[in-house]
Amino acid sequence: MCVPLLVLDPEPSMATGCHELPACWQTRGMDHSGGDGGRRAVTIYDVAREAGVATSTASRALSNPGRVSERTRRHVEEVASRLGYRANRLAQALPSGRTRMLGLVVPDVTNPHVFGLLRGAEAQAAAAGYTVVFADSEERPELEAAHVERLSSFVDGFVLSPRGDDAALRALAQVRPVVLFNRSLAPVPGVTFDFDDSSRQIVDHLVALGHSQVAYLRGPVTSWADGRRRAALARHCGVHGVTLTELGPFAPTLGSGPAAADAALAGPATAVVAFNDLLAIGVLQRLEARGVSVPGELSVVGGDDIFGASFCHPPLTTIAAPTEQAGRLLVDMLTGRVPGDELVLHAPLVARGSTGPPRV
Amino acid sequence: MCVPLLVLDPEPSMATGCHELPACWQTRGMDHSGGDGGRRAVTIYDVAREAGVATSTASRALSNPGRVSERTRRHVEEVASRLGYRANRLAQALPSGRTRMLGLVVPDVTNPHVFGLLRGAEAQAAAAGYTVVFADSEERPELEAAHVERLSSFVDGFVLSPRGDDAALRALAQVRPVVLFNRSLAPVPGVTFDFDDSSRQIVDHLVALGHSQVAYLRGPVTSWADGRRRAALARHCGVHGVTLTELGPFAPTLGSGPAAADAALAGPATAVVAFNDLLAIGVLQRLEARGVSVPGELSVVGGDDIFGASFCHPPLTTIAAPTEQAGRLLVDMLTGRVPGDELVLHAPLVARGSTGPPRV
DNA sequence: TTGAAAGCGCTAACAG
DNA sequence: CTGTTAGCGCTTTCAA
Repeated sequence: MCVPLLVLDPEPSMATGCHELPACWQTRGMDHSGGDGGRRAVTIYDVAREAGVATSTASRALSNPGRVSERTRRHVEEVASRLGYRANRLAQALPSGRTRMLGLVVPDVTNPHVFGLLRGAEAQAAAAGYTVVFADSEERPELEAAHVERLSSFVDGFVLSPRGDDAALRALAQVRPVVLFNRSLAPVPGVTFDFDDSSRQIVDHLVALGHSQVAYLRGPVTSWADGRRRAALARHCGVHGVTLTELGPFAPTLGSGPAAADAALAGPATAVVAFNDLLAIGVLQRLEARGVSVPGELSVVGGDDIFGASFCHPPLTTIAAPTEQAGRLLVDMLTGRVPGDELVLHAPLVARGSTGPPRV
Repeated sequence: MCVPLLVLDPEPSMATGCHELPACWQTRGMDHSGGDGGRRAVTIYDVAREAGVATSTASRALSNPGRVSERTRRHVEEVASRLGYRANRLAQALPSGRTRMLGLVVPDVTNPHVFGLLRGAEAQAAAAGYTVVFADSEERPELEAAHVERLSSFVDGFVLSPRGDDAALRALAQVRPVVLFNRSLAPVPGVTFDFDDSSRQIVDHLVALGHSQVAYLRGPVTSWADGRRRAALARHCGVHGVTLTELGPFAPTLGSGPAAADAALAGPATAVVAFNDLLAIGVLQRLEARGVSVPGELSVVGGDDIFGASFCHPPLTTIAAPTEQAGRLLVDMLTGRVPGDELVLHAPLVARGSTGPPRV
């Protein structure tokens, strides 16, 4: 029943650049329901004619009931469904320019860090009658800009977890209403986390355990959060007389773990703070492979409490940022439930097994 | 500098149902670039007038260069950029009905199982000059249908990881070109995995280790894959004289782990096969909490080799489905690089620490 | 309550 | 090479 097939070249073809949907799909304006094939899609004109009313009446009956008699409404609806009418949303949106859709562009949809953002934004958008579409900028500023550009006419606003530089973002914010996740850039509204306080919590925790040599594993230079964490960490380490070394930058992925771990082991640090959990878990894997005990020989701290942080080995001490709440608030700002402003959310430390006293 | 703020009610408001973007955002047709505020967006008519050419010439200069003199093209482009012209994609797409966007609807964007699908689809789409937008159906058939309905005019086709029933899906496939991930439903094209063979590999593996009592932890009843796995597992267990018990159905989430683990422990099984890795990892966590040793007292097998399967504790034995390849192929089908058909991909077993000989 | 007609912004014949 | 003129499908004044 299931016959494994050969697989056609799996590499993305860069050859032609642009393809068209094949002939069998060339069904714009076509009636897919079979029948005598090749008919054009049914429009509101067809419905109106068939129902014996004006198009304006048909339009009202379908999308503005109450401004038309009950009898007419019923009749038009009956005809519409009999004909299999579906409104063309493109045409529908053209006059008003509004689609009730929101665009959410993140640097990496597959980074569990953004899960809360996706969920929160979607929930709140649904509650406000909006639909959310996601796009992935793959950590590339140009792709982020391209997505905003391509989607701009199709959505009423954007939630961005931005990678572009300040100027680029300000430009994007001209195109459409924009709110920012994890980036402060007045006057564009946004939600950020209290990095200063979470860094303080980390340093306090490590100092309490007896550490005095800490390394920070840097994230992408395009990350605003990375800059904030570095600065805050440096300040609080200074307060406690803790030596802070900076390593990296590293890509914020599992795959960077080995390089980051090796760099940390080459130095004097007894504890490392990673830009994010992905990097931290990658470090953990490398340390296990090299037979380095955690937290005995090295304590490890993450940055965003992602899926996996609680069940990796050992479970990761990290910062639990309320990303879902951030997602909800961002959509609230976009839809006007909350004044578009600069919101800072508190993010608590979650101590787990990856941190402990240094073995002397 | 960072002032933690109070947080406004975080619950989604169900009250009004529909909000409008606030007045400050009511910028359709507005020029965001400041200036004397309240101007309408610049259209191609403005560009044409300012450049002293016909709109058709302006249009050609901008989107069909080569059918216009170099001098004119340059001039029009200069004027367009000076005026800050941006094409209205809605209007642009209306005549042709084509947007070069593809919709990808999955039951749960935050399930790592779909990561490969997202990545593969996006890569191949980009190579073919398409943009992918994602939507989340939250495992709900109605929401899946609603998304297809809302997006249908905005995309040229859909990749669906479907939850709706056969009839519903056939109906969706009428609306727009559709290809299916992990679901066989002729004549709608799709890519599935060879469940029969992967189930055989699982049973062979467990039999080789000495197991003769196996439990299957079921997934959602709406999942086609669940049905296939159950049937295949039953067949291969039969061949080897292994007793197979079915438990569930369970939601395919970490959170269902405890219930599933407890159910398994209540029976005679020495090995459990979970619908997916999320469920399997949840089971692992519960077993650890209850002090049950894995694989000594119970072997655990997952289903899709998600992010986390390799670093949970113990690492999970599972099936490594080539989801990224599936994503690429699905987009190829949609864009016509590959004939729209039924493709079945081979999915190998990855044996890790969660399976071993039963302790007698 | 309903109808006629004017756009929304852009592209694509069809002439010139 | 460029201008004129119809639409694409729908909503929405403005009258009746």
